[in-house]
Amino acid sequence: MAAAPVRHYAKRATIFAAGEQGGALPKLLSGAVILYALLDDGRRQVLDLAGPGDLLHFETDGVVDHYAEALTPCEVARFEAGDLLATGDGAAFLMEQMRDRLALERRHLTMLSRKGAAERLADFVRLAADCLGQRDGRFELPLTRQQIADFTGLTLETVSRTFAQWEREAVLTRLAGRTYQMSEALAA
Amino acid sequence: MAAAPVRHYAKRATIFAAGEQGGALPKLLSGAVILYALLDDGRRQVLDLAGPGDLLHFETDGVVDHYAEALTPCEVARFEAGDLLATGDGAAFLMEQMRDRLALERRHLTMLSRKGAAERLADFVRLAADCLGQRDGRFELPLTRQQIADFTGLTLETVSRTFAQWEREAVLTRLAGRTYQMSEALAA
DNA sequence: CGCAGGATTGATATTACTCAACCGTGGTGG
DNA sequence: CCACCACGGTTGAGTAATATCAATCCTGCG
Repeated sequence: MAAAPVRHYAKRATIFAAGEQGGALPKLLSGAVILYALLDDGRRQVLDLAGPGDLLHFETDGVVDHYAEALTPCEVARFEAGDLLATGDGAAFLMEQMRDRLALERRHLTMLSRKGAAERLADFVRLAADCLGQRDGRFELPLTRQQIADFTGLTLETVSRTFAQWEREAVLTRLAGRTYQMSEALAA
Repeated sequence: MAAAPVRHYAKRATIFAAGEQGGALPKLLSGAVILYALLDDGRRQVLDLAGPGDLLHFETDGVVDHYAEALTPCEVARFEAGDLLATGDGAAFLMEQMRDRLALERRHLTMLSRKGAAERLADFVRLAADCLGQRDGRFELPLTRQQIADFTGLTLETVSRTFAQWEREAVLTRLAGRTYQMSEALAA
């Protein structure tokens, strides 16, 4: 892949905002990013989480329609879409990225359609663990309760209560800070 | 675009099923299609609606992970992904298709995160009207209540009740069969 | 004309939302 | 170094909404 300028972002920094011109495609090299949209009614809808290797949007010509914020310190490189599409390899890479993203959105979608709060959050935990990287069911969750609520379509109180119950039942254990260990039951 | 064999499907026919090999990409030439996944718990999650011009999946090498069923009689042409990626125009077309699909999934996602049933269904009606084609707020809805429920994450009873209330309030009018007219209020 | 699948409607139970108070912790300034 | 403050998180009580269960009604089609 062609050399590309690398930018660093601090935790909580905005990587790009809705309304900005697309152009070069931002690829996340390290760190974790949250993608969200601001709704007309003021609500914040989390669209996706991104981990190392993910492209953060696919707008070559148009205007980006969502926000990207660093959950952890991040490195981002920008690639010209033209360069990518020019080579067979680049085009294939781009297509694979979009296909993966689409699959992830569908997983998110399926999660949102689950009726119960517990089921929804279980799906979310698995999804987040996959996105943000896990080892043996141990993973970091650099999201606030509100962000989790905006991801799952629940309220922060319901998120809090469900997590509390899981800790009581030892389905989920907080090891330290924001690092959690999920049990076999959840990993399924 | 290269010539491609065209297949016809009757209403309710399965165009492809999850588990089939991807390969040539199916493009819908006419008609309407519903894309859905079967969940482990037996539930059916509607992922998307597709109208003329849409590609029904993007699996070139792997295995398709969802089902496509004809809502109306359909014509489908299959295009070799290799041929598309080989030309700049083809690759650009493919990318635009995927970007559009992604945007649609995100709209769906946003809809699912709305709390109230009425808001969700209002979003759905607008989305369906856009996908399936509308003129002056008049559109066809070739979906059963159950399919609408599977799309919106509600129960078919709630869908039925909400539609009934809208008809009482003249927010939505059934002109004939499955043709509806939405009022200004909904179109917003 | 009769049948079958979808749709409607009603009564009730369950669930998550809302409102509100309180707790803990990390960070900052005296 | 400690005290305080602010923000995120927790917990509780009551309410509103939708899911559930169940009976009945259409409607298109054979």
